[in-house]
Amino acid sequence: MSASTSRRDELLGIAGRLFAQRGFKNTTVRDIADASGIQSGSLYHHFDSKEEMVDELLSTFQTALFATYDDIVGSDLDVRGKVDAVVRASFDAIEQHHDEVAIFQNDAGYLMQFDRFGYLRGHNKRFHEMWTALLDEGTRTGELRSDLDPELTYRFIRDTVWVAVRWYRPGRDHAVSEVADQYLAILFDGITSKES
Amino acid sequence: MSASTSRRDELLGIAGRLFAQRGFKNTTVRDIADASGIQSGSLYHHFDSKEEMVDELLSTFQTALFATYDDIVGSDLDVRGKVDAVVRASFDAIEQHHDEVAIFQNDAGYLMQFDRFGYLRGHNKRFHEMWTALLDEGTRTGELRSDLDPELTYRFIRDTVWVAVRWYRPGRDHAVSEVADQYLAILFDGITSKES
DNA sequence: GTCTATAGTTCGATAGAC
DNA sequence: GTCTATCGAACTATAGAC
Repeated sequence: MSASTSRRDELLGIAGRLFAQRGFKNTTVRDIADASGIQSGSLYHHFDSKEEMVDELLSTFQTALFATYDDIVGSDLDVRGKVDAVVRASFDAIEQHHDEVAIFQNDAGYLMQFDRFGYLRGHNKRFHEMWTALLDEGTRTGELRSDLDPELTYRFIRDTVWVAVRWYRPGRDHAVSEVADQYLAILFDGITSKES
Repeated sequence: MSASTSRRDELLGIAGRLFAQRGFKNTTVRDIADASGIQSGSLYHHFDSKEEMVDELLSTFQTALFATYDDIVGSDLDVRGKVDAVVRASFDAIEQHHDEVAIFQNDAGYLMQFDRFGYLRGHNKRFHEMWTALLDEGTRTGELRSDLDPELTYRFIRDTVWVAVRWYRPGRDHAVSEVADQYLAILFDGITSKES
């Protein structure tokens, strides 16, 4: 933590780590306080509720992520280049904002039932529209196969990329760029050997 | 429910549905009792604890699933045929035992920390060994690309197949065999169009 | 900014009647 | 096999001192 990191952000980071590891519902306010070296009541000097903590973590992260996506989709890359860039941006997010991605993957379904987290639905919709537009453009330009169901292909890509947060740990096994290389190799060309 | 279904199995099915929908920790014994039309105390005539319910659901399912896998791996199919069959068997499991698969996907990480669910670790290990042996055989026979990291390829296949339980609903959109067709098409050959 | 103390709620599980 | 009634523990959040 840098010297300029506020106490609030420091506590938020500790809470995020625990939410990611054990799930939001399964992490108690006392767990967060213990990990922070303070009493549970003291947390309420910084936050109104446990929900506010996870809300701030998710909304801050998602706002930044979609700005990155918008840049890529608005660029002059071809479809393959855009798919490549979006996938790599997603793996980068797993590396740099691991806790936030893990929380979204594990707890978004639970959180979305509350009004406070309605924006998660909106972000899912945007993400879906971005990908289906990209895949649709790819089949029109002839870069992508036209015999695949766009909806299933979207789910395939989405799941494959984000679920990696379950096992990827920064600084272990592979660099995140290597993981992205391999995933894109399979996604674009498959696992069978080609003799041409 | 058939007439021969025991009351215990009936309650187990109701509990499994709720565990799959809301998560194990987030489903209360009172939720299960309400959905069953009885009082929470009455559940303890059939089960010693909430943990026993999820234990029986997972262990019964996994035992059957691994018997199916063993048959496929022990067959005389070539590697591509075995990969095809294992993936299809997994999608069939998502269709026929949706709740059990969903519980495993969402809560296995939490449950594995308890001694009672240590067998989940053993099953994960067996699954990992089955897949890496299969992929290794495929690169030796020349059926599969040799430039991919076997460990990453394993994770790619595993995640892609099982995560479908998050969105697949039996009798909606696509038959499960169609989903398997599309997933295998991408897995084997990728999403780019090939001009030969 | 953190402490102590606790209110108010909900949880898993038990005991005994029917 | 289900009921009523309840225990003891754990939870989120609050109040007020320092």
